[in-house]
Amino acid sequence: MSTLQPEDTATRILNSSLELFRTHGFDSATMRDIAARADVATGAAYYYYPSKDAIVMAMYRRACDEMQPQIQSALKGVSSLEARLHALIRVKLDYFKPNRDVLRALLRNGADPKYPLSPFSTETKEIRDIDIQWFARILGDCGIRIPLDLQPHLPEVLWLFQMGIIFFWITDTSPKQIRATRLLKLGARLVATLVRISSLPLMRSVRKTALELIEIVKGE
Amino acid sequence: MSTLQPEDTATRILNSSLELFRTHGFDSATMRDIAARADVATGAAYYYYPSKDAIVMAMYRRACDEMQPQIQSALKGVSSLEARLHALIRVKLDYFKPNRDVLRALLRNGADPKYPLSPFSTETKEIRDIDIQWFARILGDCGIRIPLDLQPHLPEVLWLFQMGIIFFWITDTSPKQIRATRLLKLGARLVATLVRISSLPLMRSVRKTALELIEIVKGE
DNA sequence: TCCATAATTTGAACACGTTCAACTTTAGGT
DNA sequence: ACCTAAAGTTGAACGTGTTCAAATTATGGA
Repeated sequence: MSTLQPEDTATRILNSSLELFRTHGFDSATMRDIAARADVATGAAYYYYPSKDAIVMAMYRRACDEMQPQIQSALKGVSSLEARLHALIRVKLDYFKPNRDVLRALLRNGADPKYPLSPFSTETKEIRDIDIQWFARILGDCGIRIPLDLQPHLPEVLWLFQMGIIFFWITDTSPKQIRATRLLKLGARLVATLVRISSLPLMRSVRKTALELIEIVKGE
Repeated sequence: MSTLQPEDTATRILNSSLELFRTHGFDSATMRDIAARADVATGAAYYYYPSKDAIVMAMYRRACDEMQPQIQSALKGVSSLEARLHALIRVKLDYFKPNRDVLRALLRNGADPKYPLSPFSTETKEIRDIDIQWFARILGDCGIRIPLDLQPHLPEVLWLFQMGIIFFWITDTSPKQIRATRLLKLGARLVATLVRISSLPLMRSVRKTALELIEIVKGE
């Protein structure tokens, strides 16, 4: 009862954008092309999306929604921290595989929180929080004792790790992104190891320093 | 025998750019403004610089040159790894203080090596190598025994650390960038500590994993 | 001195994202 | 049926970075 109905204009614009971004890349797909493909005038796109970036944002939101069940099932039956980290991030890479260029647009302005599309902006906070929740869940039942002082920060740190992997992935030109894949595998292992040894008495001093550093980065 | 001579066109364009970037910001300073201020037609700027970004690149190169002696003297009489790291990076932050906006333009496209202005691009390799040399020097005579396997990679890792600090600094909105300053101080301490403990037998496994990870990132 | 070639300079024109005043269609009350 | 206000749609126009054919100005050999 939906595919037969004509899509509403907003959705049509979003879909034609996605199509053109995929086939011609983000930069080559002009707003005029997008509007034309959606059978509307150029200005109409701006009635629904205040900017080209806003279209990307809408895609990002949709992506987040669509990935939730995929993440859920990817984590089913996986128990170690390393494996769960790997599975969680793998879902995202796989999801965005046909759309690396759109993701590139998303990360255009790097980490500048003042740029709305940045993964650190207030505009993307909602999505970011959903993401971070997953890392919290992963940590909660992985069987590793997390030092109490690290506990409130670790989910965000893992999220940051994920962003690093994704950054690397979108710019990875090796065949089938094999380098990014290997980085993810190793990175997950390293992170799991670090989390494990972080509660060692010998690590106390390093951990305290790292903790303080985290607090500075997060801003009081 | 230079300030009395009329600057050549290229330099005049570069200087008027710097001036306008400083006073109005990178985005608000249009190529038309820049050309007008340099008393040439719009197109002339493109005869000397193939793009607006190329102007930033030229500034970056100039900045690198001008900072060399400043770094040299900043390191004089400083011996511990922590203090030297701190001093080296501090020089750069101080140098760019009046020009944070220009740096922001430089890091616009984040870490994408395909974007010429990226600190990871082939176009900036020369500058990057000079930078990395300093980190190698710092490591060489800091009195800490560096594990042999880490030795060839550590300068680049420290350089990466520096880039992280700079990234944070350009987006830091706290008064006088106090947060970035604290981050630098703590980060330098943490890095120095990690380097020191990296040769501990207990750390062998973690170090090997980290090493492999570094090799993946650097690309065989 | 004069010419030819190269180096430099010009400004109109292009494509892009974006804005906006005007126009058309829809919704709902009478 | 009619009217009005809101919603939706239009396309020309703006400011931007950039391109380029044409015009102008050096340069150096005869």
